[in-house]
Amino acid sequence: MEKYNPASLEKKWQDKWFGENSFRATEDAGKDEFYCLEMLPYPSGSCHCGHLRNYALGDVLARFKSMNGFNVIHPMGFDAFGMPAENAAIAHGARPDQWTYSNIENMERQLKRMGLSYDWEREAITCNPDYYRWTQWLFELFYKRGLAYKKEAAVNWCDSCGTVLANEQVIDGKCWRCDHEVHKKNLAQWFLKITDYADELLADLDKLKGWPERVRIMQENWIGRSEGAEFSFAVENSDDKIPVYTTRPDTIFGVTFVVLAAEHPLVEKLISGQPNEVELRSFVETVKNMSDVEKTNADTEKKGMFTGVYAVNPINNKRVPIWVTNYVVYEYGTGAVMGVPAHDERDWMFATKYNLEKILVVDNPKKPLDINEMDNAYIEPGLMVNSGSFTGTDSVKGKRAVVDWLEKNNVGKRKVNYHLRDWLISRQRYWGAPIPIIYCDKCGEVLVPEDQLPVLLPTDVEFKQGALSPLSTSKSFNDCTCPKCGGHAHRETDTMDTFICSSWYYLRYTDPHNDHAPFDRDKVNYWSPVDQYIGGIEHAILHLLYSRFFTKVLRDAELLDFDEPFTNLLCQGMVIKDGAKMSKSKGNVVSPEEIIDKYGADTARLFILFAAPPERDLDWSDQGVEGSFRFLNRVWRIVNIFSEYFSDEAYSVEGLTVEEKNLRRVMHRTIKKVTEDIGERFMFNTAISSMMELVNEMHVFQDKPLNGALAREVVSSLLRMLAPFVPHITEELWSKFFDGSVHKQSFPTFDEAAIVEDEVEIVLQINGKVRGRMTLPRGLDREAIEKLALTQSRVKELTSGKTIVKVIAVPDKLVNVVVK
RNA sequence: GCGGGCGUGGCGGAAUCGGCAGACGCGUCGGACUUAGGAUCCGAUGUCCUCGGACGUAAGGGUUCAAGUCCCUUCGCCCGCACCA
Repeated sequence: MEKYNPASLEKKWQDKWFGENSFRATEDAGKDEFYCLEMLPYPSGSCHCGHLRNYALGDVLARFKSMNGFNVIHPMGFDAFGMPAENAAIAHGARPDQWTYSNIENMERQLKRMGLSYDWEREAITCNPDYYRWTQWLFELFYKRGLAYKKEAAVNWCDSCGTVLANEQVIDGKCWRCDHEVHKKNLAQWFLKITDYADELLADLDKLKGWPERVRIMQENWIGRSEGAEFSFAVENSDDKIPVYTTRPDTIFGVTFVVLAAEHPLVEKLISGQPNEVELRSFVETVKNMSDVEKTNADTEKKGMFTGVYAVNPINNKRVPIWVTNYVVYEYGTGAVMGVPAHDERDWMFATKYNLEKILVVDNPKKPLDINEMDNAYIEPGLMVNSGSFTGTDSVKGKRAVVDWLEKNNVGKRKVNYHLRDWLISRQRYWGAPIPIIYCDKCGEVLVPEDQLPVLLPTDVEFKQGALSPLSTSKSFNDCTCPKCGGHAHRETDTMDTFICSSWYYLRYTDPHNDHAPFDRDKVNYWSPVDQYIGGIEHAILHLLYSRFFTKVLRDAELLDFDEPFTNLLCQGMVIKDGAKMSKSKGNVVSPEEIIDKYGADTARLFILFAAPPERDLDWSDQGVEGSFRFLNRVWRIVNIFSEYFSDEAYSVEGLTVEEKNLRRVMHRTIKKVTEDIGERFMFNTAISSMMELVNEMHVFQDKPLNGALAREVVSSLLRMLAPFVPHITEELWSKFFDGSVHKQSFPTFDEAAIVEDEVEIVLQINGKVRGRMTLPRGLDREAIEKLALTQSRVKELTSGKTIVKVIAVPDKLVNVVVK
């Protein structure tokens, strides 16, 4: 028998598959399509184990669906713009495009070595002008629809990356990419109006039944919708007003102070001229200089100073002091808050510290409260008290009543607030898609005409860390003529956030070579939405939220006809080794290519699918890899042994020996298990373990005669079941003993009748403890098993002298005799 | 603090609807084959045991004929959000 030699046979089949593009997807209206997608990688240089896991999962599903008759599209590409390419340029003068394309070349080679069933003709590389031309075109579409605008704002700035960041890219006050502290900077920047879609993005989360609950909840929290009211306090002896936002209008009579964020525009006016102006100003400066992390941490001690000025509560004309504090978030709501110490924990702490008045306005209906005996705020709903004409109203109803009053008296209105902010998309970096805007002295902001797209990246630039956008150093790029008036103009020198590029790539795959539109509407509608998306949880908000936003805008622009881009989402766990995530700094990195060199891609794939269920973190084990390799050798050997028995004659089940019947039953059982584990449960690990059981069962016949037709049937089923997991070895063995490609065969089907055994073992329990077993024909009813169980000597022995209280019989499973 | 998840042998993990806990793999031990084995094949492997059994799914309690699974309390770990008014 020839030895199993993965290196040569894997190469052979890869050359064939990718040489003829075996996995080409073509539209076929007569077939159900299945869009299987894994998150596209950043071309960092080489694939890591997380990639291997992600893509192996997708590949099993794509191949499985294809064998089940679906018209599968399974594309791959590269999210190729971004900082690392530019950093390479800064560090050692590499050209970002050359650096990127050589990384892509290497990673494509590695992906092919993994035997992944991609249709490479559909590849999308986001830094190709053919691609970013349409990214720019989409920006213009957003602009024309009023969804892209430039404004000056305090934005997140990362010194280390030398660029601004979107809110979603700031994690714990630090840059998502380089982990450096982010600070605020006032700049004029481009934004996409994602907040216009906040309500729909929130509501449609309910449609995403195929998404993990935690991802939906994270998005829900991120959008952070809250309903309340906005109204204004008048500043005493002045025309100024202080608008505040509250979700508790029912507590409006309990306001005893108003608090402003240090950044609030009115602060300067209020404090100037106060006797303690110097002290106040110094406090305001201290708060302004606090880092965002410190400022937004609930544990930071609440501090404040009385400005010396009073405000007037519009509902009862009560005069309350205005304080400036460190605990109001300037960016949320109006940057000013009404202080209701009796019914808000933060206000309680603040009022206690500075000895401010507390007024109870919502009482506990079950147990009346006394403000002097409370030791924290009462935040539950209840009965309104001390609230003028609202006294006695249920506080939930009171919310509405108070807002009605505010609206009627023209001092306030209903207001919905979101945590979600507009998406800041400009980046002061080179390696991204240029924003297709021209600034003309006469005409102002002008879109680059569509027929002049793409706005190409220039090559005459200087790369410098922390400088302005490198594009501004290019004369050829900067100077241009105005498309409207033909006069002198200059270009926008910022590029777009790379998350824009990856917000629509899955749509481009459906029509990757289109040169008159980003994609054709019929094609995108045929293939999309993505039936199964697979990737890491780190994109729970960023990429997944942006992509949903894009899809909705493109639907409104009638470019496509669906609301949500990804019907089902699977978030795979991390790959761990020695108790920590694999990372260069920890020195616990395993390179997939190393494993492929040593054992072959099939072993690498099998191990990573077998070691843990997809969503759980996976512990890398070198010995576990050996085990997977051993299994494939066992398959190789037993299939070759079985092939000696092969015959084409049909067999009759009755004519089989007991052991042959058992093998046949295990085969059917395994097909059922594998079909359900892949198709319904995403439990690839148990699918593999059941196939291992089948292979173990086959070993009974390694030195025992076996019906040739059954041998053939078992091997055929096994190879077809294994094919999605280990495509090379199965293709090789299939080609030796059968016709065509194993990957073009249909997935084996099972016969439920072939799985059931004639006889079943029934567990005998006394008081719930297993005390024996009996073998009975299957399908007996309750009464029959119960009767039979009571005649068993073991049961008689253990129940003698005791009273049988009850007997529970579960057909084909167990009998439990309850005795006293 | 709020939200979500998890806790099962020496290890990774099974147990899908409340019905035999520990499938499958790793490791370990034993056997066969062999000049040899770190190859291959076969077998054993939760703990304790007086060999009858007893105990056992983070801890404690509850429901049930029956609980890893359902309910309550506690502990521990992981992830996300966090002064959002």
